[in-house]
Amino acid sequence: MAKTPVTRKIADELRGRIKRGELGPGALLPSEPDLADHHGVSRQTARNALQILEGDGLVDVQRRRGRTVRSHQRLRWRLSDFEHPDSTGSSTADAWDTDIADQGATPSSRDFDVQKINPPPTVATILGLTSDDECICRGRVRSADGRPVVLSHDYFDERIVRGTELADEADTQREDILKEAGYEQTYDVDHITARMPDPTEARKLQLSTGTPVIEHLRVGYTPDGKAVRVSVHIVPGDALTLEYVIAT
Amino acid sequence: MAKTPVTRKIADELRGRIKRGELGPGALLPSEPDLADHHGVSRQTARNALQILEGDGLVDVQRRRGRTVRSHQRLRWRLSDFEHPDSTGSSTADAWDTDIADQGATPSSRDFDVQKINPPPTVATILGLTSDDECICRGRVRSADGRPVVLSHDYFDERIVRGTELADEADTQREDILKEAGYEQTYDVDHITARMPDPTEARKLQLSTGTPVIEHLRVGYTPDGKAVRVSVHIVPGDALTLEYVIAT
DNA sequence: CAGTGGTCTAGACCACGCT
DNA sequence: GCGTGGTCTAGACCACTGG
Repeated sequence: MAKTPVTRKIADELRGRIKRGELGPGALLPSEPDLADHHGVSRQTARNALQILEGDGLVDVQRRRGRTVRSHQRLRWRLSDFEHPDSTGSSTADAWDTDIADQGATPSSRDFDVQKINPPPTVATILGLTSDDECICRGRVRSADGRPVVLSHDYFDERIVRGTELADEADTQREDILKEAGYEQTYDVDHITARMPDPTEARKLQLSTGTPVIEHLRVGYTPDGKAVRVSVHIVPGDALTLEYVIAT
Repeated sequence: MAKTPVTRKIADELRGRIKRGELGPGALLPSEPDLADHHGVSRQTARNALQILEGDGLVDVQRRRGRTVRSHQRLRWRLSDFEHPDSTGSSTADAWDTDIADQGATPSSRDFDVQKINPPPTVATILGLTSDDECICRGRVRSADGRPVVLSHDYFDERIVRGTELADEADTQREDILKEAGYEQTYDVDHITARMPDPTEARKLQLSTGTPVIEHLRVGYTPDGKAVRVSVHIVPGDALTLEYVIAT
């Protein structure tokens, strides 16, 4: 019956030792030659077994040291109740900062960037634009303890935010700019999916193999149901836990 | 400068053709020998390139046919506003069914199962139990169009639900059982992370390599902040989009 | 039944970074 | 320097399945 490949058997044995805690976070796995000798297989076979575990996100690879068991403690990111505090309260950016700081980590932000571009297909559909229209894209990378944990892009119809601070090439914390432009946001819809990162995302977020990302889309609507803002957040799956509080 | 491995170059070339739509969903990729010949490399190298794309969840493998470009259309799963309708409304299970049906898919459920077990560590911590306490675990697999899309487990403190329908080995649609037991749920907290599936999950959800899962934890609380219910949902990243509506 | 992917071997050379 | 992983080759046998 069990004609499972040797490579899988080796991988599963190691996986078991990791899950049972026999090999705790940070523990060193056998090297490729060691593993090969111990099981009487070629180095490639041992290597393939180890790479299965990499693909499953269970181990880190460090040159010269070998492979170690990955630890996964995640920071929390509150996405309801605290994301949009009342008018004069702290802004979104501040909320992020304080939320991360409350968890004992050091928040930072870099690569802030504002562009006028043609909207990507997904965004165009949501905002009711064509691929020839223009939109304002405000991007940034948010980090915790020096590690990038969110890749954010906010998209707006260029005709709506023209002349406002949102079209400026400068950061802003104010949340009521759209309202002043006559487009008050009254509710959001969040869309959450998981997928593997593309190479660009993997690089910007410093992801190792076997780490998926959460794609978090937040669409802001006016009272009459017009979408006026699309926020795209790419989050390493091993960095954050998204959190929603729901009254029932 | 560019000392990128041949294997990556080949993978990136194919990735580009996929992203540009040159190779649309369902399109057949070159076979391993073809790719090897065309690039003047060994079959293993061509194979490794193709497996990078598999790891990125971009292609499906079909025996004898070859590798095809994967298509990803996702169903929507509403997790707020509609998940907990008022008392006499439709139940959670029904809400799922109608929600999926509304999207033109056929919902089904199987492998319903009730067990009395020691709680897994995560659940034990949340419910305030030790690993020696007992809890009731109610599991099921939900499918759409025959494909499993949610692996669900509900956990309750055994002492709380003892004697209620929740401890019975039968399905139930009623939502107010906990309330009758004196533990009314008034709010939920959802925790969402992404990770690679373990082999058991991959099997039950029929996942191909390169498909991450969303781990969705919903914790139900009583008015005084006691956690009385933990729902764990494992969702293939390419099957569903979680959706939250948030009033601001 | 031909051609696909799945698996495995035995060997080679390289880049890198601790010791 | 030496052992780690990173890459690549040339060849082999197998299981499966669509044409």
